[in-house]
Amino acid sequence: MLTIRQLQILQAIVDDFIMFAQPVGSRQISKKQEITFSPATIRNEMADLEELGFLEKTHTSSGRVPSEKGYRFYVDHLLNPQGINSRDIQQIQSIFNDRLVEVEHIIRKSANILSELTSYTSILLGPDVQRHRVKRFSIVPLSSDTAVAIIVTNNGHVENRMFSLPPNFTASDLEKMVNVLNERLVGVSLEDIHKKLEAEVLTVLQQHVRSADDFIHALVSATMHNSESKIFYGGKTNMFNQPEFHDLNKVRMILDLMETTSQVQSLFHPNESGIHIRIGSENKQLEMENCSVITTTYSIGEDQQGAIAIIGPTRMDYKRVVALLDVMRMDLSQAFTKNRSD
Amino acid sequence: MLTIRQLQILQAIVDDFIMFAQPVGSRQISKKQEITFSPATIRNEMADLEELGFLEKTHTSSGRVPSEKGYRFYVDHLLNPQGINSRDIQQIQSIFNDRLVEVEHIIRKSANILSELTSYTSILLGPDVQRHRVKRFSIVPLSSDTAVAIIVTNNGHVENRMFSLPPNFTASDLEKMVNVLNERLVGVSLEDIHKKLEAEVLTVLQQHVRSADDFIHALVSATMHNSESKIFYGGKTNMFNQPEFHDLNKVRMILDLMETTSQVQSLFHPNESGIHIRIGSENKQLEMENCSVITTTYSIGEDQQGAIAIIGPTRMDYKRVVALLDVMRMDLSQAFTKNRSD
DNA sequence: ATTAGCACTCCTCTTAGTTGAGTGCTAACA
DNA sequence: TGTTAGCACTCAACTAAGAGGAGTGCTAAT
Repeated sequence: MLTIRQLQILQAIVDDFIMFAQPVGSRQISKKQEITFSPATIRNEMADLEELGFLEKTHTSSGRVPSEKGYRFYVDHLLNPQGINSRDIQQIQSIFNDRLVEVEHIIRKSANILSELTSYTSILLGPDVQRHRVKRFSIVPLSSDTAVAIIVTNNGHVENRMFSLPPNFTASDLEKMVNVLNERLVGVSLEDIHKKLEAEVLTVLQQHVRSADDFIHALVSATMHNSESKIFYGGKTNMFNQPEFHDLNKVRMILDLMETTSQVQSLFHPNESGIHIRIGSENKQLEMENCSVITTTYSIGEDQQGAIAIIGPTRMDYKRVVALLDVMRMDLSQAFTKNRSD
Repeated sequence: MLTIRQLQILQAIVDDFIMFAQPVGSRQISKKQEITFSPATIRNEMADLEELGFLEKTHTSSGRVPSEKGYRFYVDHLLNPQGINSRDIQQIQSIFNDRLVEVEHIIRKSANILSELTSYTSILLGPDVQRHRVKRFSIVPLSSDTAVAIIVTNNGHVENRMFSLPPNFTASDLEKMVNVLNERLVGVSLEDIHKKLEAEVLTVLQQHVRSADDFIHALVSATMHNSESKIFYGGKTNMFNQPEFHDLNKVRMILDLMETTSQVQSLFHPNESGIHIRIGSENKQLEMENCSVITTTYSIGEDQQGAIAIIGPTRMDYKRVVALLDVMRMDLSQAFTKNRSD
């Protein structure tokens, strides 16, 4: 167990390093307001903290730098919550000024503001479209052999896909089809559509329409690879500002990772509420070993969820980011729950 | 006017520099197959070419580097067209293997393959949605006060926007509305929709439906800021490979530029066919002073156009890129014209 | 238990010297 | 007269050595 003095010193070191990105020396710490001991005392404590694994040195005679374990401890025990600036709050609120209905627009704006306020990179996941429910299903024929299938969901999201019509498919066939589809599909969630189509709708349709088989199969394959939740980025190049990313290769790897949807998805903790922090190698991705990722979720309507991630160096301003995410998460949830309806 | 020997030497220097990114010395040139003169002779010619502004030195005793004027001359006069590798052609063809109908998917794939083949960054502009024509207009109410307007275009593109319904708007109002809108709007191009709405449709609707005014205005403002053509990127971080971009600031500026839709749009030459090359400061953007941009267009259906841009260092392999773009432009145009219909 | 003092470490910055690729010029040559 | 060999000169890039300084660990005094 750490003594109070050790806690105080560890906190001072981490805070200082987060601020200045320079190894912290005993003198530097001793000059702080809240510290009352001499550099020599601090040096002794530092040596102990290093032995315990909370601090590291870059070389024998350098100042100390927090280790990952140090950050972890800092985050778990020394992160007394902090209010944020009223100017920051105002900025966040400004997202909702336009009183726009479009979810996408609000999320995009949130991503930008978050990256501005933190000076890190932000990633926002939109609502999980898979869990939307069908509100209306329609098919618009484009030519004799192609048509567009359109699904409007309860949240106003529109999903559309082109597909091939079976030969000799008449307008009245199409009409019957759409009627049946609407009868059967309204209220079904997008992720369940193909099951429903194949199990139930197919048999019904076969009685009404020739070549229903081909039709349904075209439709199924069209709705199969449904789009995942959309991803919005803010401040993609913000990491260039951080001295730890003055290395092209690191930056490149992270930017590349962010282009890969699956990798980005795996940054998040779906279905876990609260704020999560992953420090350095706690991240599964090798590319992120110099980064910390702070994630949280926000709710959209009753049962939808979006997610937020902030990516920065391990020397991230955890206190500020956590505070900002907290506000942002609440505001988004509120805004989206107020305006939605089924 | 340059002598044949000067042309030969200029070409050799540019080729060499494009390949190795190192200032080219007289000895290096003299060793080439096609060069039969001694280093001393070449040095003399180099001095002349430098005086004429085609070459530059990085310092007094360095080899020569092409100037922008040098590249310009090279591109204009020394770029004898070159066939491309059958393996490359095969790769390009592979885009069309899936026999997919979706334009978007093909373009996305093209962007990736282009960036792979060139090892530069590619940007593809999808079809200009503004010029699509309305095929079907529909409105799906979500709740008592919001609805989604959906426009399907002749090319199967779907545009949708949420908007507020006027209070006390009945289902029958809505039905009438949609009927009138379809009567009047089918065949109108997206860019003309609001004109048409305000000029013609408004007066007609006012006779049928209460609060048509509010409705139309909501609709107009919803269709106003129509999405521009979608932008697809390939190999965004490819420039990290180029030695000239080992400078973080340059890379950052370019990446930032690519996040700004308006800036990206202005890289292109709309409505000009053929292949265009902009070298270094010929680009309007200051951020691009170290880059060359090669652009071209491809056709989608009868009157639609998409565009391609390749962004690389001024020391770009112009020959190869031009050849690749030529193939790509043809193939895309062909693929999109074959499968489309009105 | 705390702290002042001091020797020691090692990074960082500066300076000087060396190397080598490449030039420009001159004079010899075909 | 055009071409080329030879040579002195330039300058970036690398290496080595030395000075300066921030910071540590240890010891002994408080």
